[in-house]
Amino acid sequence: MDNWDEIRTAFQVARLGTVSGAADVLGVHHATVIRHIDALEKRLGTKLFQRHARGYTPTEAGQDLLSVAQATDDQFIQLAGRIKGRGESVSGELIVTSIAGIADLLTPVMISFQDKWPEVRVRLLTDMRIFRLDYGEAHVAIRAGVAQEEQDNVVQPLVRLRAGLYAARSYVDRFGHPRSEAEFEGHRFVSADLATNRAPFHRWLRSVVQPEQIVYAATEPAALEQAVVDGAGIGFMLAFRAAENPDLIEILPPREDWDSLLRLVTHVDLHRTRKVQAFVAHLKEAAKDWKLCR
Amino acid sequence: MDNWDEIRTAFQVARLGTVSGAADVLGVHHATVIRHIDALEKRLGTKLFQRHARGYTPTEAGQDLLSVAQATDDQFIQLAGRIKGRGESVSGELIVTSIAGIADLLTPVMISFQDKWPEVRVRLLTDMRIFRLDYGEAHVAIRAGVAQEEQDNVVQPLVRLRAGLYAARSYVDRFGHPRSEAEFEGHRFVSADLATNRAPFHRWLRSVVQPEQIVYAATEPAALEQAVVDGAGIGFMLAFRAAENPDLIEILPPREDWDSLLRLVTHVDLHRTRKVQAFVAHLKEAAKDWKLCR
DNA sequence: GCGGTTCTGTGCAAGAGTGCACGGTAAGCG
DNA sequence: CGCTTACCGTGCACTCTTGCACAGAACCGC
Repeated sequence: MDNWDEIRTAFQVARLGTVSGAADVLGVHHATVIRHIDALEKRLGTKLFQRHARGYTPTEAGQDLLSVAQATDDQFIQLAGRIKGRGESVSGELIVTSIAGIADLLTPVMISFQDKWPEVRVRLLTDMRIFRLDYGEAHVAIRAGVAQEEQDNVVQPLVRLRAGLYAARSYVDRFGHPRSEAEFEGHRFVSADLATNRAPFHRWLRSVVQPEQIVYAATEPAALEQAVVDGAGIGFMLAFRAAENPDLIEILPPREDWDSLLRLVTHVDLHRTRKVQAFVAHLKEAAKDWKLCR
Repeated sequence: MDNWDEIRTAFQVARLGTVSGAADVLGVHHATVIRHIDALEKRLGTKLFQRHARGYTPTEAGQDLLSVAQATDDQFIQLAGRIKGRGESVSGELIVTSIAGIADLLTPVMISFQDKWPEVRVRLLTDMRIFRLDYGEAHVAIRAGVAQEEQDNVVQPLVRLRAGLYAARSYVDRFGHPRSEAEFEGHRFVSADLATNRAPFHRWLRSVVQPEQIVYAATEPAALEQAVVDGAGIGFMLAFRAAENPDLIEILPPREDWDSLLRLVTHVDLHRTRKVQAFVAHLKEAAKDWKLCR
């Protein structure tokens, strides 16, 4: 049963009873309608209509087709309504992927978004691997590091994420407080593997200390921060998070090149949809209140 | 939602995940598939697929379309099966229309036909007006009189229906027995209105007797025969029916030009179907046993 | 009875849709 | 790392579908 258009043509003929009427509704010439019917009947090997000068009367087969195609037509109309509406409505799934470090900042944003648009189901994915927007794995991505995006991704800056070099009070009490890079010798550091984390401050750290000074390494950012808090060594933490802990001491004053620029990335196809636009606006609004630079 | 073929194309792409695969299944070039998708998305104003080098991944809208179109595809396959099968199977309705005079002969034929093919529902229509085969009002018609058929009707002779001129014994006892047309004067006759009955014997009767000799006229053949039996006058009856009644006397010997040639008429579109063929064969077989010429 | 109207049916020309070819990209594999 | 494979995307030439015009047939109302 190939060529659904011919079924659609036959449907209108069966519904209206005349070739001319069907041609009007379908917006084609009546000759086209006749040819569609002829082709369909030839392929089915059965007459769908009794032809006479007053029009076309459906046979039993034609009546069967009529009822089936009527249901199909209804289904398609509803489908079109849903699809067109979906572009304009804020509903369905909204998948956001972000770097692990700010998942706790994002969570209240997503909860309030879901609260605002009850018909959406939100999902926040934080994984080491980069989710691919062009495979439809996520609607919105929050990424850091150098902008190395595929084409068809629309990128916009979100926030500047300040990082600072901290140590626990227990560490300073034991090993002292270096006042510049020159005094780093003999100190212990906490850092991520370069292979798994390309944050600018980690790159900087790797370049100014000896590899053997790094006494603790992990892939998970939360694990690294915990190591600093526990006094394992000097390491980078996000400034806003360090500020919450009075037990942490800032080792060096902040530098601009330690900052991470967070980017908001969406696929161009989804970027235009109202749902994504709504979330992007919501996120930007929330981000205004973030105190990320202390 | 016009152009159902594009939906069908999108359906295959959503199902298979690649343009090439869909093109193979659909038997078209992959460029055509791409163009269908593009056109459909443009019309809907929404992306149905995420495009990437490994293929097309359906968006939410695409998945919605997939499930709807899958149901449609199933429906159409079933429909095609029914329609193709219907041409070959003996089922559904079978509508037969015939002249009123032989309805009692036809009834057992139709009952045995329904007995042979339990899936058919038979209907026998006997009405004064001529049912139009080309309007799909009946599958098979049994007609008499001059062959004045529309084109596209296939006509085959069925039986010769003998009619004779009879009177009741009570009539003969009272008015005598005319031995030829010459002795018709002063006799009473029973006949149909010429307007409603064009049977050859009625035409003949009208031509040989005076209008005022016709003392009883009716439109219903059964009423006319009853009038003859009751002695109202001399009139025509079907020979096989008169033979059943010993109280009837044949006034004149039978003449060939009184005979009606019954024709079996079907519309060319329906003539080829197995159901109609089965009934035509069944009817002809039954007609062999009819003793219509006494 | 006879134009007027409303259908269907068909030859012919124009145009839209299709196939083909080639180019480009991404993923898998040894 | 380079080769192979399997995709997608697009300009161009062509085929096939479509639209048009006209013919024909049936029915309706005056």
